[in-house]
Amino acid sequence: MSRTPGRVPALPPTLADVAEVAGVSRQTVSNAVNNPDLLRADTLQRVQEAIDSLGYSPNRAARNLRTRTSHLIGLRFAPAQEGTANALMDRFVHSLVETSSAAGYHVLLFPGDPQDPTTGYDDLLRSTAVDAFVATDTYLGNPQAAWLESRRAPFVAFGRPWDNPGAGHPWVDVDGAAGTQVATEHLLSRGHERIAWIGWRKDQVIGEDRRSGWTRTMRSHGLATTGLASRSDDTVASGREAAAVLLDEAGPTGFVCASDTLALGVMHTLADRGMVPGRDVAVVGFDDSQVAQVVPPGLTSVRQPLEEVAVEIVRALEGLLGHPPERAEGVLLAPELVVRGTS
Amino acid sequence: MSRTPGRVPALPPTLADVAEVAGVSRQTVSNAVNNPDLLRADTLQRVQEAIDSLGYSPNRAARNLRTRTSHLIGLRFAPAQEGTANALMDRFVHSLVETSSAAGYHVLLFPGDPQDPTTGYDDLLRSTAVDAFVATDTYLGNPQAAWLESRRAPFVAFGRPWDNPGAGHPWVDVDGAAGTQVATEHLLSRGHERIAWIGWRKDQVIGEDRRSGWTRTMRSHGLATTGLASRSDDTVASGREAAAVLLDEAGPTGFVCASDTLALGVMHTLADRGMVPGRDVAVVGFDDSQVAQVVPPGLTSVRQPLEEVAVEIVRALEGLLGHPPERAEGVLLAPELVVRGTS
DNA sequence: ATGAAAGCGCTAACAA
DNA sequence: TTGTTAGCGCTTTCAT
Repeated sequence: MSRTPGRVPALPPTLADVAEVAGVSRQTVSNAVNNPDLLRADTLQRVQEAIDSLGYSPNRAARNLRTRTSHLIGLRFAPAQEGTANALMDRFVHSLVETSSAAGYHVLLFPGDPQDPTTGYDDLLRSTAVDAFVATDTYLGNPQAAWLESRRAPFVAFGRPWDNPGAGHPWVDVDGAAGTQVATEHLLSRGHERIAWIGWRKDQVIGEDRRSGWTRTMRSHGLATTGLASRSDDTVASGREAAAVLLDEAGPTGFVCASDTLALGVMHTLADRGMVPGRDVAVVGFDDSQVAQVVPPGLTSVRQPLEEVAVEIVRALEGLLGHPPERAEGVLLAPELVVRGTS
Repeated sequence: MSRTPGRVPALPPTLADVAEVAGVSRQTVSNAVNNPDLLRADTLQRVQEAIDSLGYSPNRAARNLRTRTSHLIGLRFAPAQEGTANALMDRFVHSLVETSSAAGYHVLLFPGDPQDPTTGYDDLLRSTAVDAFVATDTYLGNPQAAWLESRRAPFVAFGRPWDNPGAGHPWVDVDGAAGTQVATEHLLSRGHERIAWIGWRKDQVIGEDRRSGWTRTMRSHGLATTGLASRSDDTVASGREAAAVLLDEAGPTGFVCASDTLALGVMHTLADRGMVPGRDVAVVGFDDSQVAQVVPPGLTSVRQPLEEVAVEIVRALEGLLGHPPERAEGVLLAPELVVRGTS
């Protein structure tokens, strides 16, 4: 007897149920699922029919317990900052879900205390709830990566280990400087020469990286950058103020910004002054957020190839979790410019 | 002997390891974790110390296998439509992650084929990978809810069962008509009388619901709606066209829109004509997306209380998964208007 | 208040 | 190629 029949709610069928129906041992059913090559064709078919007729799927918990894996990838899900244009996470998470699903993994979301970036990881790790993590926001001073390494936790970072170039973990990142370089060259090709930069405060490595793309492009074209750069918080209000000051003091005809949020700030200032973006002054943002796509007249922006990022991350993850584990190299991807009405 | 020491990588400590250190049986350790009241104070403390010193966390897979639960909530994660302003999902998912985590659940994301809304559910269900689902996009004709009910899958819907008011599953939704009513009343109080509506095509129940809030408010103020309404796809381009036609043919001084995306379309048309939103014509959107928050001069919009939605959903979920299960009533929450520069 | 025994459903290792 | 045995780490049941 396999299970009391007719009981409600019926328990899902098990390996043993399938084995009984197919007239084979449980191990043979297991092999049919995991190593079908081992079975004789006719046996496989018989087992397969039993599986289908019962609607059998292996119980995850049992499999996880036995194999010491969960096929779950942990991702700390911090909220998008309200009032910024930065909805990268949404696009990235979707790509990651798609890609990892194709590789047999699901994504487990857990909350993180914004104050303590390591919150949540420890418990999932110790309870072996996930096989690995994808760590985002691995900017300078963020202890996540170092902490995970110290715990020997398998993880791939979305973001370079800025403060530790020789870090032992795999990472995938987007080349911000290359992005702002393309953006700056785009404005140059449109005839602009006085191109201003609005970026973040100096302690933001990512911002400095993006800024360097602007700087080097201007220099390589023999153009001065003095007085054309501004640093501020990543808010619309800050971008707005910075743009006003730059327009008054340096009279730029184009702006390259470290984020769409800042670019929106520029557009606010232009609106304040009755200027039309794309006609009077060019504006380029960074991230190709939804805002860039819908704001009139369309914000030209540097788009991160998040789909590729997800693919590379999952590739690295598969290496890490393979037998034997293989540590992937860091991968740096190039963003591309999406040209719209503001330039 | 509990475990070969010094082996790399070390396996996480188990109940047995803790028991050995604390000098008690495994069962007592289990009780210390799950039913601390059963232990004598000094025993509990000894066990607790052993747990802390070893850094023990119960193995999830083992616990899941034994208890037939996973403490995982499945959420189908479809991507935000590119080119629309609609990034509700991001905010909602975050709220859900926070809230369900507080209740001891994690959120498992799985991809869904946009063509077949039931993809993914079946496998997770049969493999007992999740305890329950949160189903979104349960609009008319979406077979998710009916399918899940037929499978006796525990789930809570974010969205009313429009086509089946007596549906047996718990749901949480936001009162769209109340939202557009507040939006319309707001414009009325600002002195507008010719207030246009731009919504979705007629087969979108949610759109019809939102429209009804505008209709009834106009009527209750003795104002005509004829010629002031337009239906279109939920894209910026459609909203833009609809606004142009309405401005030409009906000369409204204010627009209430079924989405921020459509409202952005209106703003495009205003920009095309050199009109200033908020000064020449008022615009109100729906969803309070990031776009609404950052676009100049700030888009007045109806904000869905997603944090509350998440709280109610988790509450219903806990009922569903409790012993005995309790089926929660449907919950309808009121949105609020966020007033910005466009009105 | 604590312990012993059994078993959740699966797969690794080995035997036939 | 298929079957048998053992055990992953935990909790439920029952005994002490």
